[in-house]
Amino acid sequence: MTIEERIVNAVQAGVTALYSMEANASQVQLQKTKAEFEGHLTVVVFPFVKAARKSPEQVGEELGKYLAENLGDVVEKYNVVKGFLNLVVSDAPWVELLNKINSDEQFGFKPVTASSPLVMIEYSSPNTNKPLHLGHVRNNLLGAALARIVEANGNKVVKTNIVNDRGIHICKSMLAWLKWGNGETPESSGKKGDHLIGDYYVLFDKHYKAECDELSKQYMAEGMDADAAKEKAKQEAPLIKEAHAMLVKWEKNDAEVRALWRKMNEWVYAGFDETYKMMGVSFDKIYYESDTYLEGKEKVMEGLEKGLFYKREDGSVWADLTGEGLDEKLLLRSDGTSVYMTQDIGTAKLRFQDFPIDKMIYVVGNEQNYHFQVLSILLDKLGFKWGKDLVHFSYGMVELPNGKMKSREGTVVDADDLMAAMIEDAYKASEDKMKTLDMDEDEAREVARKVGLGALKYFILKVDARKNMLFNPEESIDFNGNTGPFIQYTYARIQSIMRKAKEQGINIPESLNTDVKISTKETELIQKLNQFEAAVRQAGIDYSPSGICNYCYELTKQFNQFYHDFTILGEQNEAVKVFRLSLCKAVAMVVKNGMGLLGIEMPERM
RNA sequence: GGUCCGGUAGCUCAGUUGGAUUAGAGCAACAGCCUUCUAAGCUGUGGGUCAAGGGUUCGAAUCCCUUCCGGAUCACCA
Repeated sequence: MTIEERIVNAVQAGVTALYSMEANASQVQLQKTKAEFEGHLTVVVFPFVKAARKSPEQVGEELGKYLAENLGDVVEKYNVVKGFLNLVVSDAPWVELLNKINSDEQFGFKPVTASSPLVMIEYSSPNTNKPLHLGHVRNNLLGAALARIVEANGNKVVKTNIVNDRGIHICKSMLAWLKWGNGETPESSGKKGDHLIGDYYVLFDKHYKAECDELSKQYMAEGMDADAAKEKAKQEAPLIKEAHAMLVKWEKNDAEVRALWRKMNEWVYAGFDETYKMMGVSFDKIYYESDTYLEGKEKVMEGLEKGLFYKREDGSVWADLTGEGLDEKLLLRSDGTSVYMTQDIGTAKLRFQDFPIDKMIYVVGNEQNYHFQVLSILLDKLGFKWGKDLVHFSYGMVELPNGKMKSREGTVVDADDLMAAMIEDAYKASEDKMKTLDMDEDEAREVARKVGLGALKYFILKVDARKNMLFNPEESIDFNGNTGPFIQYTYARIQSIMRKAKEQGINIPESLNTDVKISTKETELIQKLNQFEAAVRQAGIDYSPSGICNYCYELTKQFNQFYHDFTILGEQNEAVKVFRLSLCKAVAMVVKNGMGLLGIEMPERM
């Protein structure tokens, strides 16, 4: 039983004995004592004053006395301020707690067993016509972190990715490549496949725009008003017509178009793989829209037969969700082709065939909140048991100082460029340091990679996911303050201490003696360490990687203050020295576990 | 217009199931600290009507209502 649990139990027993009040555990509010008061833990007595019919101060005194008498091995002394009962916990329980933390490499994680629920997490979901940008980075980092957090809470996790590999946007790139590409390949140009295809997508758009401008001028000369002319030009431009023709050919399985499509998609996948690898992101199962986009139709027809949906005169199929307070939603076009929603139903069907899913989490931007509200209802109606409480992990946009990212206006931050720049910055920022640490070039580059990516990941994950966030590329990302590198740096310093302790032949025993005299600062650190478990649980409930970030930062900051106030290796008292080293060890392990959940690697030196 | 989500220091953000006369970090500014376990660090100063108003109660940044501002969404686009 933990210290907290023992106190809570004792308080429950206390109010029953003193005031004949049955208090459940949630009524006993136990919190960390504020720094300006003496004590470790504080009991809030307000919930009991009514039953006691006494002043909060009186209740605090009585309860404090009761605890001191009945829980003497834990509560050393107490004091009462207003309605708050501050408890000073004796040393031995803290040492026991530290021993417990240090005895478990997987501290804070729940084991996954055969009977654990299976949670599928979908994230990334790229289009194959352009490279990944900063928005995708947020998606990928959130998705991957979430997968680890959910797993750390004792669930089986399947990470999945649905690749949008078909549609008009792909045809645009293909057409541009045919027209102006001269057979350029990733090998011949030295470009990454996804960037190569992205370039042709942009090229298409440039030519298309030029055609539109010219055409709309022509229409206006013929007497059309400006808006109508623009609209018509968009549809009548030869390039878009050609792209549409290509899409039709693709749907009809035209051998030539399909071969080109496959070839170009392969280039893109090779490019994505590199980006994913650099980001440290992976998937257990990848679905392709070209395989799933027809699947949904069948399910929709099934629902139509069951009377869940209805057909309009023109042959289109709709779901009436006005009963749920939503609108009517199109599921099949009048020509029988599927829409976005139909595809997601189809993908759900395939996934459920492949895995016994208990819970589904979709990591998708908040612009699709409505879509997932509808999808949840539809999947539920269609009989998917996880449909009703599917989770749309909805995250906000990444904005730039001058507004949103727009790929056509060239105001995107490319994922590959960004990661490379971060790593380079980290390398430059630490060149002097690496010399003094006597690192060779390889190690220096490896450290820079961990630090640069750590900075980027932490920067993105520390912000509450559902909020829009601002990214300023010029100012780039700081390596000081509340950042990934700050935490990594602290870790590296602890590792350095541990190495030196080893050189000096100091052994840290598995289990410390409980008769060490320890200071308040030290107990505060142990308390903080012990909160890791709660932080992981909470993150699993809220789906909040940012909660883990905050925890890691607070722990690290606290350790840094400790580090400057205390000597560790220079400590004269051998027992205290060993105790502090043991504390260092625990901090390092917990920080590494926490940052590991975020996908951030910890360098042993930096 | 309907629905959903945001609004906390000059800037970027925290703020646990409502808790402590003083709402926290980081950046930026200013002042200190490297003969001492890694200064990517530590200490201090300045900076706030928690968008506004009302309500609930021992107690509100947090819960409820109204208003204001910002964003998203409401397609036979994906």
